[in-house]
Amino acid sequence: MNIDLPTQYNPQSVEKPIYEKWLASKAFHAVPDARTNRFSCVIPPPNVTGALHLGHAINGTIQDILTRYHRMKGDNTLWMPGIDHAGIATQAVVEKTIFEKEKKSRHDLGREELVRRIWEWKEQFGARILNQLASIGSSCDWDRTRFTLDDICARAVREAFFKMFKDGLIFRGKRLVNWDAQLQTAVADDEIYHETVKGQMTSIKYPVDGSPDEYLIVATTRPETMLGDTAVAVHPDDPRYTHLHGKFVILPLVGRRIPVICDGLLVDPKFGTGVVKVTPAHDPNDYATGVRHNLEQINLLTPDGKVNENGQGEFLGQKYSYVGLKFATAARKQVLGDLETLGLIAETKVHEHEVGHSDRSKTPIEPYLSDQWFVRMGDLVDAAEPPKGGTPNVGSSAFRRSSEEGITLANGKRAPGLAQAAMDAVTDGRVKITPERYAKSYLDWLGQKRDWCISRQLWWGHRIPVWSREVLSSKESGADSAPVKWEQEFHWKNKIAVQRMGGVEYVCLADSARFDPPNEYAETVRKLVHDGYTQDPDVLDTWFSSALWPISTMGWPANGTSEKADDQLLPYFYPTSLLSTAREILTLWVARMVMFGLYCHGDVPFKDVYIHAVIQDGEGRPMKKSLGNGVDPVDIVASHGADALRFTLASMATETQDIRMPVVKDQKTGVNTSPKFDLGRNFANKIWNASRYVLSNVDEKQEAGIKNQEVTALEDRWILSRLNSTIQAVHDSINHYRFADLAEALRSFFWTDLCDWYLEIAKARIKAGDSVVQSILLHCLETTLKLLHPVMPFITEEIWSKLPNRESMLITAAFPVVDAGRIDTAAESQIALIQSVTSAIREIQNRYPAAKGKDVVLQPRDANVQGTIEKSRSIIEPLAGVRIAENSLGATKPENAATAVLPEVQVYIGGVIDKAVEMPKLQKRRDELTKLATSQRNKLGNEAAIAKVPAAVVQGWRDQLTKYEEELAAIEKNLQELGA
RNA sequence: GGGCGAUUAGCUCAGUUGGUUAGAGCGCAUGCAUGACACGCAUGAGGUCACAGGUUCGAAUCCUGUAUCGCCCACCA
Repeated sequence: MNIDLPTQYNPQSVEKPIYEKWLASKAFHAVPDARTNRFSCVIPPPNVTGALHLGHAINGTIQDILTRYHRMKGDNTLWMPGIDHAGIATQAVVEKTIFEKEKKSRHDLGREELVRRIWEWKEQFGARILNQLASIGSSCDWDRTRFTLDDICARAVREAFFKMFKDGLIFRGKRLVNWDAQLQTAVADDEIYHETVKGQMTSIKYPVDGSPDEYLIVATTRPETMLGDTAVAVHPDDPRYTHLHGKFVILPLVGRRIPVICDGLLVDPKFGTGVVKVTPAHDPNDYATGVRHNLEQINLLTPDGKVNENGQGEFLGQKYSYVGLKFATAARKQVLGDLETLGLIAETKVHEHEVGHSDRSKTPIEPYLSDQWFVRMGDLVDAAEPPKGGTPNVGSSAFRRSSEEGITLANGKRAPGLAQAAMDAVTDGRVKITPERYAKSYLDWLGQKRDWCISRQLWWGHRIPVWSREVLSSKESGADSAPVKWEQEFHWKNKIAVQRMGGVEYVCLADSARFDPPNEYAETVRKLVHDGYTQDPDVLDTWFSSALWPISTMGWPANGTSEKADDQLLPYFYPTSLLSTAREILTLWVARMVMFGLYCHGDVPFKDVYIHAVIQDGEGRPMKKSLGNGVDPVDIVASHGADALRFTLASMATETQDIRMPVVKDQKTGVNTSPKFDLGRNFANKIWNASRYVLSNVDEKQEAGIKNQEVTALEDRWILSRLNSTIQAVHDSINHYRFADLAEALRSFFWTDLCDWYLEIAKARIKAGDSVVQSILLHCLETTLKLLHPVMPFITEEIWSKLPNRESMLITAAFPVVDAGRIDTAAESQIALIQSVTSAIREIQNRYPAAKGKDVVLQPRDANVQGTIEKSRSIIEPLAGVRIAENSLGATKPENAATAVLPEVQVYIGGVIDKAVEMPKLQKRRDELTKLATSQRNKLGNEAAIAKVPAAVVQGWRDQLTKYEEELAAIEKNLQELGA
């Protein structure tokens, strides 16, 4: 064929047009049809503010490999794409931008305006990361792209919230949140970073009530929190304090009389003085202690981080007040000063400790007691039983349920609770996690059954669909002391649910789609507002909508009830086949999807979970912006091409939890890169050139199919055998998520077997225009392009389009299946012999440049070997560039011959020897063999031991020993001839 | 503190239930402009499998311990 291709593959000119061809062909778009073989997965939706990083790239590569593989196999294949609104992260980014440009805070703009601006921002930048995913070749069904805040997802969120509210799985509770006093918002745990701060540990003397001059000494790094102490705790078994059990101390500065309590969980008697101050409202451990002992919780903070009216009192006849002072700074100073004056400071030590800081405002966070919404994770049983895992949430531990235990899943089955339902799905194998060890993290985390705080004090997100009104003052209802009680529930036409908790009535509205006529929803809201109800200002934790992602993107709660194709997605593609993600969100996300899938829709969201490794830099550090050690996949696409990026990432995707990627700065561009990507680029280039060679040497009308009778030549039988082994390996490695094995199988077949050996062997026939070789070449090329396509889609599609008689696209071509009849072990062992003889000759030629072109004498071990070699002269001779002068059992060694001793044959090239080179080499080999043979003999000589070893293994050892001995004898002979 | 993982060639990693002389790519060394490819071809040199014990006829592989590194979770008043 007359073909005009550049000698180097240029991904930049190929990738874009190819991608557009795929889009135009609608190959990515999945529509439910009659097929029962299906493959589906949902993308872990990237953050809308995000940019592609290597984590996305490796995960995208993995998902795309599977998606393309299944599509080619003929499965109805859906890869559902989308973006996450990412609550706080997005709001913070936009707020920051607005502040930088306009010097306005969100309070200046107001809620509506800020949300409008974030949407505007989303419209402008939201598609960036999806475009970047497309640039690495991701074959997502872009027509179905979802956003966690779009109407379809919002409907699912409100539906799920309503259902849980109605079932008593959502409740109001107090909880310590991480309070960012600067932004005046609660901050999620994972948005906190810790910084080591040099602080001091102060020991304070608390006078014992009714025992003059006796003090309990407590140590603290947060002296200002003492204003909120409601107890001091000692260990119940600590003999030093037994006499104080049941006694009280007087809280300095405040004058409050607080009890000495015994608590074995909080107090470590060996630490410090063995006495701990207890501040339930400002410390998580103390909070849990407070719940255990029914202690008063005194909040000292105003939302902007100052001391509130609780921060005052009277001690020893003197009034003290800290109201209005900044809590952790001014108030602390003042408290310490006053204690000093009173002589109540026993000791001050420098103490380094970790202080949580808000990632957004970079200011220290404060534990802050506030009302929040929770999803109940634990088993629903009578509250007389203590909650599992000692969860400290008020609402949880006091939750009562009078009628029945457990919850009902959407399939009608019962489960003890949400967490347990999700645990069972993994323990009984409905969800399989790969690598298996991660199942343990999943189960451990869920096993704690900690209630999930789902409210966030933000404006960007799904607003909580609850309106509330106080029906009794908290005093009247006794809410402060009595456990929160679930009083009442009713629904009205299944769209309104009401709960009363702590004297407040909460009205939850279902999604507006449930209301009829359409304006009934707005009408209901208007009525609620008129009656004095206000909508909860908070929004839901981002993970709430993420937890619904597999069902919401497929249209839940619509479930095949209408004829519309989109309503058929859920029954057709759910449960999805696979979820591929990073281990860090196994709990936050994966566990919650399983819960919600079971609870809302009655089935697990995916059958398989694959956890990919995390890419680190060459020193084993995580890639971080602050370290400047990150590699940007977009840069790699520009420098090496998307296929090179994908191939390299696949080849690094082993089952370990971390993979290291040495990072270097590119001298020309100043951009971070890694020599690892050269591997992919070089391979792409190899594919390009081999294809170029094949295409320029086949007839335009050449058919790729092979007819049985044509395949007679050894090398032809061999390459087809290798090809079919490779097909098998490709199926196996993809199905077991072994992507590094996949890449290696592809590389070694294409590069070593096909290019280095087959093409070289076949060159003479190729030049001669042999049509059998042409059809085999085409067959191999066509098949390997298919095998390679899932990993390297662009270059393979491009070459595919150059094949003769090619009209359809590779992306939808049928994936190769193994033809077991082509596996030919005889051909494989014969070619292996040819390869080792050829290499041996080349080795001699390398050792003795003078040997080049000189005749070779071969002395085979037996007639069998002799015959194989004899038949393969025409292969060996051109490959090694020699003439085989003799090949016989009785061959005599030429004068001054250089020697290569193989197990099957001795290779001689005469007239070139240099004793100084030859002797040490032979001696070294002799010593090696002597050692090996001796140990082998010893092994076989131990008769008592041999009796226990399987006969086949023993026979293997004997054969091995024979080989050693034969080779050793040959070496000895050669040494003798050299006069050693 | 709890859990998980890693430690194999200079580097990055394979090594599937214990059983031929532990492999690959990169890098290195030597040679090569050979009608596909120098992003290439050929050849070679590199390993006490972290350390110490144990089980076994036999251990990179199983067990125990130690060291170093990393991750996740919980946190030291």
